[in-house]
Amino acid sequence: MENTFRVRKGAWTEEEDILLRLCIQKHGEGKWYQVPSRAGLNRCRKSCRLRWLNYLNPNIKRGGFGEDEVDLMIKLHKLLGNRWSLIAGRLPGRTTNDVKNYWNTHLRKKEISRIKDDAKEKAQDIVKVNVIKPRPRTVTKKLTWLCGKPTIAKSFEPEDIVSNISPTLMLSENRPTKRWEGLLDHKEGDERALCTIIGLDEEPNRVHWGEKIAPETKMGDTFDDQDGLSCLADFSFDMSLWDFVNADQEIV
DNA sequence: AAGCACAGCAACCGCACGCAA
DNA sequence: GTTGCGTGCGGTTGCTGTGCT
Repeated sequence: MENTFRVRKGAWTEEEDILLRLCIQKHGEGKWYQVPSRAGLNRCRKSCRLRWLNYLNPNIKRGGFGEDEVDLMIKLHKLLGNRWSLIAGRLPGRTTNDVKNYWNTHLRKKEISRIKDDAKEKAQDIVKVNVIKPRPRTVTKKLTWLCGKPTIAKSFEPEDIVSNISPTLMLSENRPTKRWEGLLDHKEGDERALCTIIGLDEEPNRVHWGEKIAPETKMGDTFDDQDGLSCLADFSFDMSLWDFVNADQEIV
């Protein structure tokens, strides 16, 4: 049977853009499954969403990436890997696609050659470096640390992962590396950020906030399912995180 | 001017996740 | 516990512009 209603693919026309923009202005973002019919567009909902998020959204910053943005991107990538949405979340006005494209076209080659160079250097010149590292810990994926206390989390949003570390880390300084100072500050009463980041490398599966665990619980403790916490995915530190931190220590 | 190679970017595709029924 | 739906993410593709020969 002939399909008379095939969805359009490929580049968007100005007319389609206008229709989509009007639709979003009228009904707001979300409910993408309704957008094609509301807007009168012969496009699939995914295509509409993507067009809005990557191109039509007025919050999108156009133009090339600044030095500061690139620096932040590199550091975030070192920390987060290819989690473009998280990286983009820390770069105001930049979309996931922007970040991914920029990385793939501008930075990937540089990064690869840098890694190769590092490997060569390390092979030639093995120097003992005394690096202070916190002990690996065994905690659960569903836990985070708040004021020195393990806390079962609720409604954890990925965007919070970095923003909650410290408000001063991400935005202020003129020197880009400074943003990352304190990332692993391991102070009494300020352990939440550290653990949150650790969890990140383990695919945090939505951490939950709010329900407190017994106050005597300590770092390194594990929990069992008897409490109904169902948490016991032990994990240890990802070494890449330490590479990241070490790199910064060298710079500072 | 024409042909080619490459880079940059927009868009598509497949998959995974959360949630409700 | 299972299924279906809606949504978001990351990898990949393919078109277009630009520079070089």
